[in-house]
Amino acid sequence: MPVPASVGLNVTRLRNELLMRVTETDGRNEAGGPSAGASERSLAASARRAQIVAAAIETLAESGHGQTTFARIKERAGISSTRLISYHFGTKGELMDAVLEEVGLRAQQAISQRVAGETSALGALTARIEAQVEWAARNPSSVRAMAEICRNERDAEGVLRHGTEVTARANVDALEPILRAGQESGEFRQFDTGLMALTLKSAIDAAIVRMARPPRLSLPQCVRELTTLARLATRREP
Amino acid sequence: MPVPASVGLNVTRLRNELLMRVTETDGRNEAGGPSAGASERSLAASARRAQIVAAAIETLAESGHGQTTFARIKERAGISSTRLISYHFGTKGELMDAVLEEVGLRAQQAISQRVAGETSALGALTARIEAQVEWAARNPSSVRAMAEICRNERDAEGVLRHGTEVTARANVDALEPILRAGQESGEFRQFDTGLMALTLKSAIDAAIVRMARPPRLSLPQCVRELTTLARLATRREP
Amino acid sequence: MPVPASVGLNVTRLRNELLMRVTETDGRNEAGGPSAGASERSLAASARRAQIVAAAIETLAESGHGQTTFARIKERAGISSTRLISYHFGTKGELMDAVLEEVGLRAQQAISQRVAGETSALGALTARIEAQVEWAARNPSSVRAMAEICRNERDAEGVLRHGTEVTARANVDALEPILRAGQESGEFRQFDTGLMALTLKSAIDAAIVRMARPPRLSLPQCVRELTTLARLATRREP
Amino acid sequence: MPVPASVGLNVTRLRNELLMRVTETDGRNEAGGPSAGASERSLAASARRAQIVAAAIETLAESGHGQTTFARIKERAGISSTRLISYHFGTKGELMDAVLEEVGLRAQQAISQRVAGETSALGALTARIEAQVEWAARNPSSVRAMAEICRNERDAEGVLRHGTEVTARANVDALEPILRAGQESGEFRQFDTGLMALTLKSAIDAAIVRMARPPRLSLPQCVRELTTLARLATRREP
DNA sequence: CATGAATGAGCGTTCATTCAT
DNA sequence: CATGAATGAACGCTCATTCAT
Repeated sequence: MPVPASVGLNVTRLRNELLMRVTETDGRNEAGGPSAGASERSLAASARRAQIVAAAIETLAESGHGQTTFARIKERAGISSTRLISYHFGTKGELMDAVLEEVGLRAQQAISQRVAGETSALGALTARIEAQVEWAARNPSSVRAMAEICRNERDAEGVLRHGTEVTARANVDALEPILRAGQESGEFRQFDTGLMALTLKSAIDAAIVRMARPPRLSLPQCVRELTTLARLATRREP
Repeated sequence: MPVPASVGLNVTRLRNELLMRVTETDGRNEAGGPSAGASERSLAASARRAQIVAAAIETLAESGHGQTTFARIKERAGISSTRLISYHFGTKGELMDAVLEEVGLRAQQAISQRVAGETSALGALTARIEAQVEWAARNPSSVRAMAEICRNERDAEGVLRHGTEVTARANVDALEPILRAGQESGEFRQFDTGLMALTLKSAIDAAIVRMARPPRLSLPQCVRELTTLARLATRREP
Repeated sequence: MPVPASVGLNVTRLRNELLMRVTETDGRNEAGGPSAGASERSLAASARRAQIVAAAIETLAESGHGQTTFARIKERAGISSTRLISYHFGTKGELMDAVLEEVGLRAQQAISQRVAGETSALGALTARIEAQVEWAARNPSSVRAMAEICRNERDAEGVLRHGTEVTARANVDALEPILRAGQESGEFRQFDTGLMALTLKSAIDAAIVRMARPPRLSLPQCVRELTTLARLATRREP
Repeated sequence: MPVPASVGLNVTRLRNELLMRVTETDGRNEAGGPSAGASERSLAASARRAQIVAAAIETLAESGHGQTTFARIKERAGISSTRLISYHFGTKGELMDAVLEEVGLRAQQAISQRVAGETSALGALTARIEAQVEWAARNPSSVRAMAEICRNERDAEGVLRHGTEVTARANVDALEPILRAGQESGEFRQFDTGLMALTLKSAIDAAIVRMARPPRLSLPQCVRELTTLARLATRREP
């Protein structure tokens, strides 16, 4: 059974959108910051940006979005002034976008290579669940930071700027085609693919929580429970 | 098969905890507000409190925790001064506690009566899922407000004051005994009850989202998908 | 050598002034309080007033004028609402006046009986120093409360309402005639009586501080040092 | 008779303490102000700080500690926003510390050079009294500001942060060694040096008050009265 | 005699951002 | 590339006081 090629994370698309947004807003960066897009950024500037993004991730994960202020990030990054942040990123929103891009990109790189080569729908589903839960388990700060941003970042009118989490959406987008393909090939039973994809995504998130709560579940145990659940919930009634 | 009596929502316990906390802190209500607990509150005061809590819920749901300021609540409640809020609730934290108590109480009243009388584990599970998803679907602001508080309210040291959502915890607490009873009676297969409870709870939340997203799923459809999934995921392998 | 009759503390005069002020302002006590002066106050009201004044004194002494709020006084007095304070005293300023009156009256009663019957200027001076330092040592809260009020209470224009402390003024007023009489009778040398009176008053206050600081000075030691100093500083050069 | 070298004002030590405190707390200057200690402050920043400190001194002297708010200081300094104050000083407490340091430093510079070269205990005592009373008479605002801070500034627990005035302590510390040296050399009689030092300090303060009160005492008169009093109170009985 | 409800003004502090070099 | 200086707006909270019974 052929699995659609579009199964990969769509982080690349998201990244391009973000870059375009950044480029668009460069015109109003009146305070005098770096004027170019990512491609023509100097080495030093890139390093500073990475340093600040890393500090932002840790702050978000530990203190939450509401407490993630320029002052706290400054402190954690060990830089001299909050001015450096607005210098490199313009506004807070753009910094948050940069965090999202960074995290999404790293997640994509880690996950995409794990899911190649599966031919059955169940195999693809299982591999993807495995890859996602493992990455999440190993990058809790990134997961938490992403969630904080997506659930709290709003535009001037008060609307959430990232309706659902970026990788969440990407992951759901990645899961749904697999589910649809499985239904078409007769491997899976009939169900609402959108809801099932959401549920599996939520189950993965729940597993992360479950692993941290006593009595702790080990990563392999967790993966086994999840893949079993996915198999039972999707397979054709015998 | 007898389902444990403790299946009911434990909101009562949570409420008592909150009340105790409120009572304990009465001593530091230095700004001069009503000093009594809920039991000895006057009619006018109760009405004002309800009015403010309602405004807080709407504000939380619409604008998020970060934008839920006394000023916004004041405006939405149509009261004359933010002082009225701190007069009746002391601090913002205590207002948030009051919101949580109010929402939890209303949810409990609505749900508990729906799940009585079920004798089989699957029946109890199905009834509870049905009741919870329906209540959530009909009280989206309350659900959203609760989530905003639980995910963002922190104490002075930066620790989340409500680790998991109150009804979330209550719901998970309510689901797990059913699952355990089902396993003991042989009605359910073996799985980690903690993770399964979390997953089902997450699936319910996902369903709320799914209903709001086009192409929309109707409430009955949603309930059917969820109960089917629960049945398949838990039943003994044939 | 006859000592002027006016040596006694003039607290009576101060009290009358305060009472007049209270009486004058009764007309604008719009919130509905007791309408009469001290003479026609009921027993219960007097008790309440005393209770509140006592709490105010303790609060002033412990926390200072800036932290002496109606809320704190309420707490310490164990009453139900700050409303009781404004009910009995009208404004904060009038409460402070009541504190001053109470403390001044008690001081006068304690001191005046100790200094009767002295015939020489040095005897009168010594007796008064003794009486004052002893009273202060035994009523530290009252001393402190009085100082807090006199140094910090201001009227609407920002002017201190009690230029020097009431008993301070009273004490200085009481000391100066003794000094003047001593100079006229030739018992004392020539000096500025105003400055000397102030200095002796300050020395008494300093002694209070000195007794509390290690290595502690006992009360009798303290009195001896002070009276010796007064004798040496005032006596006619041999 | 050799007077101990340590007679000089210990303002230097106090200044270092304050600087250390400032340096320690730099970490929590979260609002984004100048982060450096006094030594590495820019010219513009130093000027602004001086301007604000001067306005704070005048406000403290005129309106008292309780009325010394950022808004009042802003107005008197003629600056655009209260934010400028917290920008340069962080918190109100640190501004108060800066006032204390500034005043103490200026007092030290003015006084210390006046008391050098005295060889007898009485000479040193007289010179110091003269210098102190003159400085105080010429800097009434500074004296008053210092007193307001020391009597009213409290930490979070309500404890006075500057138990005795900085220069008061320094002055008392400066007086006591002179007194002790005079006793050891036989120049002075026996008395409690701690109490005598306190008393002389108090007498100096009293003199400031006396000069402002009609019938006014002139500065030279005042100095003469004080030095006479000190001589008579300390000299060996003939 | 006592209380409940309400209130406007003001507090110090923190926010992200902009204007200068 | 980096920094220093400045800023208006908003925050939660506390103040003494007044209007009702």
